[in-house]
Amino acid sequence: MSDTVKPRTSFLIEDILSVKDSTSLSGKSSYQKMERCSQWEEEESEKLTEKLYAQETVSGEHSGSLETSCPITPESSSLSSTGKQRRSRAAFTHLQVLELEKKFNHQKYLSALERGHLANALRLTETQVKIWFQNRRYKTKRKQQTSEFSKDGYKAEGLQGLREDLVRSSLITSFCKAYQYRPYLWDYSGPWGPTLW
DNA sequence: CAGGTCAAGTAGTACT
DNA sequence: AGTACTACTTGACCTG
Repeated sequence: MSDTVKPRTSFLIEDILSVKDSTSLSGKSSYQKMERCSQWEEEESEKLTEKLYAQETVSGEHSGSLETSCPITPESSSLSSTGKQRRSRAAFTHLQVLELEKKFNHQKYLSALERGHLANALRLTETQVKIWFQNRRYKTKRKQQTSEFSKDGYKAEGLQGLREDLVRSSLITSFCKAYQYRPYLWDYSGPWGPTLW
């Protein structure tokens, strides 16, 4: 296998289109906007990283935060009452998801080498990273399809500006959604409070 | 308890 | 044949 991952042509075209569209705000000069958007996202994620490091260090609750809450090991999988092997669902840590999101923002596909490095850095298996990126791409595409579906509605109601804001805050939104189950980790009094969105 | 989200499972497909 | 992809499903887990 080569190090450069080449997705199937049909999907590549779809993804290029989806990337372009998901970041284009109104069709005009979409690439400039995309550039600005990713730059903004990069800055925001840097801040987010700092904040998360600070929080997780202070709380001590998530020491070794690069470890998933439920590591995939043969020993860790328990048996259900029916005797069947219970499926485990690893919950990635904030930092793991943040780094994955950052990487995903930068590139939608990873080479085997890049995947290995990322997996190592995040203390995940290459399979976990691969599955995460697969799911992430599918999620992005689905999201885009649903937004395409409601696009006409937005146009009709003159809510294009609102749409821009929604697109612009995609990184934070997706990250917050990923952690909706652990709201206690968010400091709502600080600059990262709800006022931001 | 219904409904949503997420990581992992599955089926089908394309590429080398 | 082996691998990675998409599209969809499953099962665990969380919130309101």
